[in-house]
Amino acid sequence: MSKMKKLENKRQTGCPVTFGLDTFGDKWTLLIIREMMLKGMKTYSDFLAADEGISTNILADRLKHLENEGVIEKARDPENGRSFTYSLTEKGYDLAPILLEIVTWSGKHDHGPNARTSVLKKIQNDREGYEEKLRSGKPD
Amino acid sequence: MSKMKKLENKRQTGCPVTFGLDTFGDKWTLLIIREMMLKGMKTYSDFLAADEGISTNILADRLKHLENEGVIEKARDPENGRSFTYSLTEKGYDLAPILLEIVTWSGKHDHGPNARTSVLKKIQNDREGYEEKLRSGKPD
DNA sequence: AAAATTAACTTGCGTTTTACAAGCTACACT
DNA sequence: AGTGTAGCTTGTAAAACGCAAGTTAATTTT
Repeated sequence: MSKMKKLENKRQTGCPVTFGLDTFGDKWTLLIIREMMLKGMKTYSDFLAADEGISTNILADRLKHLENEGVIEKARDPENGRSFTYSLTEKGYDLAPILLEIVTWSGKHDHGPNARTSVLKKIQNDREGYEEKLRSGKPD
Repeated sequence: MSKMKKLENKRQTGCPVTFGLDTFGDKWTLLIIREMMLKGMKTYSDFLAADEGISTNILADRLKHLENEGVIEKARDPENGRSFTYSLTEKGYDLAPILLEIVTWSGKHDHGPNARTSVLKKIQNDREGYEEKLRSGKPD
């Protein structure tokens, strides 16, 4: 009775922006999506090892949330009996345009010295092709 | 010394997704942007009156953050001496594609009874024209 | 000119969420 | 049987949030 607040918290205002944010409008959530969509990461420990250092309880919570929302799916890892794989559903892959627009925005506005542009270049070079490649599950 | 954590918290990983989320990756932040960009709202009390019911201290904090990030600008209201207007900078208007992709995503995936589609229709009807209209500052 | 009103916050405080560390459990390999 | 690995759960202190009330400055009303 203590957890699972997110789901009950769904603000049913009918606003599409609110609807989206209630699903993925959380820093960690979109970073998990990034790991999966752009970097092809699949396992719990993959996500834990991400640059930003998400804490383990938050990760567990967000994965559960995304699964409940139908954005990702959990399955046993066929190649490693003690592991699970998380993968994006169609609903999850449909977030690609949002992610790519964020990358584009940052490409324009991040003037820091270590801003990375590899994904941006792929978008600029062949956006449709890149998005298809993402949906294929093999970003690189 | 108690506030202003957000700014110091900027995770300089160089990742564009992280960069974006550190600027606007917060539920309330994007809702404020929505009020400004899609609804033409301009004042503190406008934002306070938004459907979702943001609390006043959080609103003040987010406005300050967005101003510091150069996404919005604050100015005296020429029509009301005791009011201020907040408006989007170019950096702020550049968030339009992200917002529109969120609306598009929700349009596809929100099957609730009171999902609103007015903005979605405008996007589907004439996306470029609509985006220009948003940038003009007069969404309706 | 004084009093009331409005707009934009700020402050205090109890509750919730987060971060960090440690512990636990199921499976697998040896 | 013992050790290691993957995926969590639990405990707890710190941070963020939500709500109500208070403050300040610029009108408007009386």
